[in-house]
Amino acid sequence: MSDLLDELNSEQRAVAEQTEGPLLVLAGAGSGKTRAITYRIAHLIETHRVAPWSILAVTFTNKAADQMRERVARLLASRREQSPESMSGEGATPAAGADGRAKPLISTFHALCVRILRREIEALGYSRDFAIYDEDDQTRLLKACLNDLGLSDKLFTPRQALSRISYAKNQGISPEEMYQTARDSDTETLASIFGRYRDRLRAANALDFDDLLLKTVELFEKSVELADSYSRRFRYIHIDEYQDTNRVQYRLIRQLTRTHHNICAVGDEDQSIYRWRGASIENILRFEEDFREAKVLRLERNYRSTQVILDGASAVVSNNRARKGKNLWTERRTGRSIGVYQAGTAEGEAEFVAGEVAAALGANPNASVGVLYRTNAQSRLFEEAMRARRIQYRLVGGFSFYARAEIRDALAYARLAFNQRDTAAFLRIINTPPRGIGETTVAQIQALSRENRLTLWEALEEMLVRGKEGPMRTARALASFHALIQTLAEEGKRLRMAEFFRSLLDRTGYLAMLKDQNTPEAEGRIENLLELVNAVAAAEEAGENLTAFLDRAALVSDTDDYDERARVTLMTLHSAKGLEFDSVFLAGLEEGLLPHKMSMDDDAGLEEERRLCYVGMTRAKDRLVLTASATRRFWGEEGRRNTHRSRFLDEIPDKFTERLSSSGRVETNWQGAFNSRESVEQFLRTTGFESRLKPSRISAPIPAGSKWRRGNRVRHPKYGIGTVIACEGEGETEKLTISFPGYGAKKMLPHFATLEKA
DNA sequence: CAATATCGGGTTTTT
DNA sequence: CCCGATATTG
Repeated sequence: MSDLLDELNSEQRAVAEQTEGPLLVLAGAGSGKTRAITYRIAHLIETHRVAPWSILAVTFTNKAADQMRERVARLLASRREQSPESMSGEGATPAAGADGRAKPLISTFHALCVRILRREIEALGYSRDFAIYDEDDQTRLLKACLNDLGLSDKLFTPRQALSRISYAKNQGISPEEMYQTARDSDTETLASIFGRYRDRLRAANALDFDDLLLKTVELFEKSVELADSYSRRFRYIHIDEYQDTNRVQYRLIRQLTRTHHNICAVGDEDQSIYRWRGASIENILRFEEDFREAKVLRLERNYRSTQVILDGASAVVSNNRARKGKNLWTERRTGRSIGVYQAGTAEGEAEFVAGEVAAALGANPNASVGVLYRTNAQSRLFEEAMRARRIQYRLVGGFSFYARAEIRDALAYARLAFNQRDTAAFLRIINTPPRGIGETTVAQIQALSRENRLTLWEALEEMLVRGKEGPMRTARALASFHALIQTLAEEGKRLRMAEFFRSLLDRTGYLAMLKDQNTPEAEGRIENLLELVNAVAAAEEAGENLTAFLDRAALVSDTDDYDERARVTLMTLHSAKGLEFDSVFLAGLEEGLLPHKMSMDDDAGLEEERRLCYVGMTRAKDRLVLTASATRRFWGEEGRRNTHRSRFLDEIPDKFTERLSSSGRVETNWQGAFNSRESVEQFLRTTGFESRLKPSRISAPIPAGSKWRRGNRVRHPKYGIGTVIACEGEGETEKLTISFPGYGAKKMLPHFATLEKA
């Protein structure tokens, strides 16, 4: 049988072979670090005969974990095929997994902690059926805390407070510590909000994202024996993206490696982009002090990008001081220069990118393209430009499936059935669908729970006992709600999961409510709910129980359902980490946007912005284009503001770049026409005039001359078939008034709405 | 109590 | 521009 490690380069091979003791791998972008780790794991199992279950690999995203898991499985499977005789005892292995084999544990930090806590959390006084609060639950709870303390949300918006609390938690700071070290009264107030928030979380038997890590660390601190038993179980530990670990994660790593020092930390200080979430680049810079016997290996050969892309990216990031420094190289000596395009308007920038994307896909329909930007708000213009050109794209970010209201409602019912202390779930669905339990009644329940230290559920039961105090119909509504949840709780134990969810949607009247609404939106929601039932059925088949399913639903993020097959992907720079594309368009290289104005004031913040830029640039395999706009409109305000080109653009030596002009890519006449309009606008601006040009007919990427007339029958994806009753405007601003039976008249822009002739 | 109309404020990045 | 929070009405 061939040697497994022959498939690695010498640097990667050294990583795989260094199996004992602490190892820090400084892996540049595109240097095959995942490859090195997966081979290392396979090597441990195959050559060193290490039991798979004693191997742990921790990543930050579910996607990275899935990917690594799959690659390890594939690697091991292909090796077995090569030597079938060595596997004659197949199926008889005692600790066999579902497919007949034990597997290494490859998981995110959060999922690992949930796993541990579901077994052990009782030692901290929580019950094992604790709820996991996501951002939405957290915000609601925080608002309630502000209310409790009689604070308006003027001083801190719930979001602000939450982000500061989260930061503190990730630093391992308690409310008491925050109060004691507070230097101003605002921070003192915040500390009291923090304290109240913590107490209410605990009363709800709930953990937020940060708690998942924090409580695990607390647990291990409380019982060293327990920590050691986990440490002994996980004899070989791998940490991916080590540069993004925060202090709490760091403590957890120390606890897990207490009985051995077999830690393989892989990271790249140049790709540390989560400082704002408490990630501390120090962890990677200090590794050798933390683990004295540490070996340090570097992966500097890049397999992804062309040399000129690497040179440009390196030129930018080399302006940072806080780094170990490295020299990325590739054998891909030839390649196009980095394109730089300066548009007059943000719309023009998006148009240009869409045009280039179309050209790239025209040359190679299978090319992958990433359109990357700093803030989610930038996505809209790119979406519109893509749609106008009929380019299929996939948007990462925004609302994920599990964040949709109807899905969260359904999950809240399941959560409440499962754990009646779950306050967030309780409040979410107590009157959804409307069942006659309004604000006043809910406030009464809350008051009762506060006064008597009851959970909301217990307070509800108390109200039922007292019965007649309130109006009769309220009492009946409460009783029927109570009975509903009890039925669901009972069914949750008895029924198969998919059945349970189907029954839940039915019994709660949720589906009926949506059906009654009889709107296209409601139909979409119904479809989503059916999709949820499918997901539940799939989970059931995979052997997941209800808790495991709810845990997973709580921990999935938008980036996770990113689909490799989509040719064009729109996403933020943060979401793009770990991905690669044949062509990358990095947009909005303007001061205030990249670097972002919120973090360009101090050096540390600015360096992180620079790393963000670096991450974006190094996603590109063949083609990298950086774009900026001379003006930009903020929050839909009337006028446009002038911008300044990003300092990062100036950090790239000219020899690596080529200036792109729109004329260089003209394929059809109207594109040229569009650009000439843009240049007129720019001229007017420089001479001090606001452009009065209406978006011209020729500028519209959709062929000019309206295809819509009064009386046309049209089909809309949401509203179905309708009749055009009025037309106004032309080109991009053409507006139709369409009457849809059942929905009345709607005004819409055919430029954006997907309308077909029916 | 629920459904509709109006107003004001808000965007950095996310497990 | 889009969202939620508030006021008003049925």
